[in-house]
Amino acid sequence: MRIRTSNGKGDINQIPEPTLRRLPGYLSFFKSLKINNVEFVSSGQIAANFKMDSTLVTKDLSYTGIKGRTKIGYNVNLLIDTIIQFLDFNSQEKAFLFGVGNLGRALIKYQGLKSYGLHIVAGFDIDPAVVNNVLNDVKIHPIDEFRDLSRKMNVRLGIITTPDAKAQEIADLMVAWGIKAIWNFTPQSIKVPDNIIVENTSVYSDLAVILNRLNNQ
Amino acid sequence: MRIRTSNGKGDINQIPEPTLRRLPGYLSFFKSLKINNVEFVSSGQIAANFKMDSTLVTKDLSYTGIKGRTKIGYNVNLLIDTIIQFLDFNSQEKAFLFGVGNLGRALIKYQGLKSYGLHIVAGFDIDPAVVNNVLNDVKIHPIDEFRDLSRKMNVRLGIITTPDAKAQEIADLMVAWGIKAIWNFTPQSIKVPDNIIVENTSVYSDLAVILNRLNNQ
DNA sequence: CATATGTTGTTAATAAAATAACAATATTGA
DNA sequence: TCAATATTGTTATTTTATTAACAACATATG
Repeated sequence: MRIRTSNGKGDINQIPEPTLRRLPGYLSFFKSLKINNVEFVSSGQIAANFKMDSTLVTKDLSYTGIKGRTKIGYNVNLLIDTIIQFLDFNSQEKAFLFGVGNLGRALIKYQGLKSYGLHIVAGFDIDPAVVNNVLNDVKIHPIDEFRDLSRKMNVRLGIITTPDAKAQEIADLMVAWGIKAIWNFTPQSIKVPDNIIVENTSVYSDLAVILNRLNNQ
Repeated sequence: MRIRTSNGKGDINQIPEPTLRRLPGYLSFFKSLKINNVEFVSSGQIAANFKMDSTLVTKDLSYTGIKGRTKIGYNVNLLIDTIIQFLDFNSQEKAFLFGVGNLGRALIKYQGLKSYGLHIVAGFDIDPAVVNNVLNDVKIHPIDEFRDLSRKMNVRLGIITTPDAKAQEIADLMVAWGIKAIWNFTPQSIKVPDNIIVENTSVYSDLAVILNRLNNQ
């Protein structure tokens, strides 16, 4: 059985995903340059910092529409503003988080996410020990209240940090109550309708790469 | 300025990184099949679960050396054992963790990592409030003790979950005391000698992809 | 003011990964 | 027992991403 991936047609000239994934790293670097009062940076300097090819840097940056100046490089402040704008990191996208265990708690408490466009507005759990707790202004609700809260607030993004076995159940609930994108931190692959966006974050993939490199080279 | 990536020559016929990254996901799926007493699974079924092409599944699995049986598929137990073996997930690689904040604490407490080959044996921090605490049998030490502990235990892997600004400093320390691979959870790019393995895990990259999909399609 | 140079940014070539095509084959069922 | 078929697994093709080559040009310097 084969499945043809939707090539979407509408997405002509869309930014390649590898480029998209590199942009937050550039942004972090540019922010540290700004702190050190560096005003301009060349593609070569950026490339050296990340040990990559300088032409790839210019190509990546060109997708954001920013222009560099010959013999001078790119304006650091402009780079920061442009990338933040391009990635919608100032959008403060609201999110619900399901499963307030170790990882869920860490994400809620992790202030850094706010400056990268994510605002977790409520947590959900079934454990009476955590329900009604408040972590960093974020209240934890029983899952029953998801439906009502979903109607009041207009939340498009849901985060799954439940135990693996609960992932599909929660995903189904999200789809039922209007969530448009799911960020899945469990290694379970979840099944949702085609119009729902799913992004899987698995530390296990990274771990696999590390162990492979440690042991096989 | 351009940099040619080391093509390493020795790594001929090495497993492609995308394949390596998919293997833990397969493993998780196979484990859930086993729980449901499924004995055999075909590449088509696997592909359907992940909404991918079935030939890619067979190609991925062939790297692990496992053989399927025509008309039957792959033996689930054998798949699980083979992938765990292939990824060294039963190696219990020892690791030091630096920066016991929200994320660091979550990683230490997260039992799931143990069955994926990672055993965090000690944490380090500068905050007197956390130093000497014990989390899940893992003791938190002041950073001064890193040198001595490094000599006693033979640890190859270090994890950085410090604030961004401290990442390079900690990385330098690790290199000085013999760490061979660094798992960097900060968005900062760290500079280390070529023989040191660095794996960057950035939730910001995933966030960038989610926001882009939510807003641009 | 003119020339040398560093840097961008585009176009071309290469490399890598995913997909398609298809041959081989073991199993099922008539 | 034999034919039909589902499935693996290999080879070829296409697509995508990266790297290389090079043209355009603004700036610094003599």
